[in-house]
Amino acid sequence: MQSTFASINQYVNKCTIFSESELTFFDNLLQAKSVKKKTILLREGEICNFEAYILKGCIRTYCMDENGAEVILQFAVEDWWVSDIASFHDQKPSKLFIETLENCELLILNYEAKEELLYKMPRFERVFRLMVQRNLSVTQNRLISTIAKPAQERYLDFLERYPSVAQRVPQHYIAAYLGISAEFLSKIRAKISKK
Amino acid sequence: MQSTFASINQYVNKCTIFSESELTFFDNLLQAKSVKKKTILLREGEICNFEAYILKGCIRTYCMDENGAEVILQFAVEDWWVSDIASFHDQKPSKLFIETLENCELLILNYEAKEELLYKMPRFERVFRLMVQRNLSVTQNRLISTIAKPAQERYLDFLERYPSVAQRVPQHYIAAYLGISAEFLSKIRAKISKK
DNA sequence: TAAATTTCTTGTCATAGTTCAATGCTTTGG
DNA sequence: CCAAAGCATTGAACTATGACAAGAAATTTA
Repeated sequence: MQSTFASINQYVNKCTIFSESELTFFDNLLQAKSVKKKTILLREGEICNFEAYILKGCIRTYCMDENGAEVILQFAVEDWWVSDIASFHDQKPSKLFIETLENCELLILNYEAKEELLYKMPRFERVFRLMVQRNLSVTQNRLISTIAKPAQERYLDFLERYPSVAQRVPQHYIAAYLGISAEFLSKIRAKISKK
Repeated sequence: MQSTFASINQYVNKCTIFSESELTFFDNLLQAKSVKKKTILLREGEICNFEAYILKGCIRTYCMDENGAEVILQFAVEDWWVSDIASFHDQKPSKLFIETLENCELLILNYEAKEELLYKMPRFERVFRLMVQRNLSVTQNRLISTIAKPAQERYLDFLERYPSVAQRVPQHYIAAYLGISAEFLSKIRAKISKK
C-alpha cells in the first residue's frame, strides 16, 4: 500500500529509525494540499508559517534585490522541502518569495504542528537538524563556486547536478539561479553548442 | 565564579534551558586547547574530527579553488563555532582549511564526544539544529548579496556587520571573503575615503 | 487556429572587476 | 635594530559580464 505518506516517512526514516506509531503521529500533523502552477505560497513581508514537503511538482524560492531583479535561492522538486527557515523559526517577516512552477502536491507542516511534534517527540529534532545541515552544505558549495568559478562552468555544473531541473524550468530562471543575466546564459549556451 | 565553561554554557542555554547536571555532563565532554597563531587545524583532504568553540581568538575557514586562489567561507571570533560540518558529519575528507589568525583558546567537541552527547542527551540536538540554522540563514544572505550587490556595497555591509573582524584581520583576507581581488578592494577603499 | 504572452537569441556598447608589475609601508623574528 | 616577509596601494591593459534593443521561436489561451 503506497499511501500519501510513504515517501515522506521514508525520508524521515533515513535520518533516524522511528516506530510505526511515531510516524503515524507525525503524518497526522501534516496537511495534504494541491496547488496550481504559478501560485505564490509566500511573499516578501509575510511570516512563513509552513515547511512544505513536495510529493509532486516544482517550486522556486527567490528574493528581489533593490533594482527589482530576482535572485533564485532554490529550485525544489519531489522529495525536497521548501520554507523560509529564518522567517519560520523566528516568526518574523520573510525576505523571500516561494512560488510553484508546476502544479504541486504538497504536505504542509505548519508552525504549531512542528512545535507540537518537537515538544512531544524530541527525536524529530534530528531530522530537521540533518535537513538544515545538508542545506547548509549545499549552500556553502554554491557560494564558493559563485565566487570562484566563471559562469560557464557553473552552468555546466548545474546541468550535471540537476539535470531534471534543467529540463523542467525556463532558462531565464536558471540564469537567475546562477547569478547571471538571461542574455548572457543564452550566449554561453550558444558557445557550448558550437563545439 | 567565571569558569572556563561560563560562556559556552550560556551559549547552549540560550537555545533551550538545561539543568546544572546536563551542563556539567556537556562540559566534561569538551577539551580545552590553546593554539598558536597561524596553526592549521584542518587541511583539505583530512577528515574533520572536531567542532571548536572559540573562547578567545580568531579563525578563518577557507578553501582553495582550481587556480590556487583562496575563498574565505567564514571568519570566526569569540563565542562562535568552527568546523566543517559536511566532513564532520559524514566523516569524509574535507574540502576546507581551518586556520587560526591569532593565538586561540578553544573548547573542542570531537566526533565521539558529540555522538555520546546526542545519544545520552538528545535535547542537545536542538542546540546544534539552531546553530546550523543560523549559519544557513547567514550563508543564504551572503549568497544573495554576492550575486546581487556590487563589491563596494558588500564591503560596506561587511564593515557594518563585523566591525571588530574588520579591525582584526588583514585586508586581503577580507577581499577573499568578499570574493574580489585584494587590489580591487584597495581601490574601493581609496574611492570611499576620497569622499 | 490565431492572438497574445512568454521565452530565447543575437548584436553593440558599457563597466565592474581582474591580472600584472612596480613601489612603498608595516610587522615579525633573529 | 635590521633584514626579510608580508601587506597595501596605484596604474595600465584586459576580460567577463551586464544593459539595452530588436526580433525569432515557442507556448499558452481564447
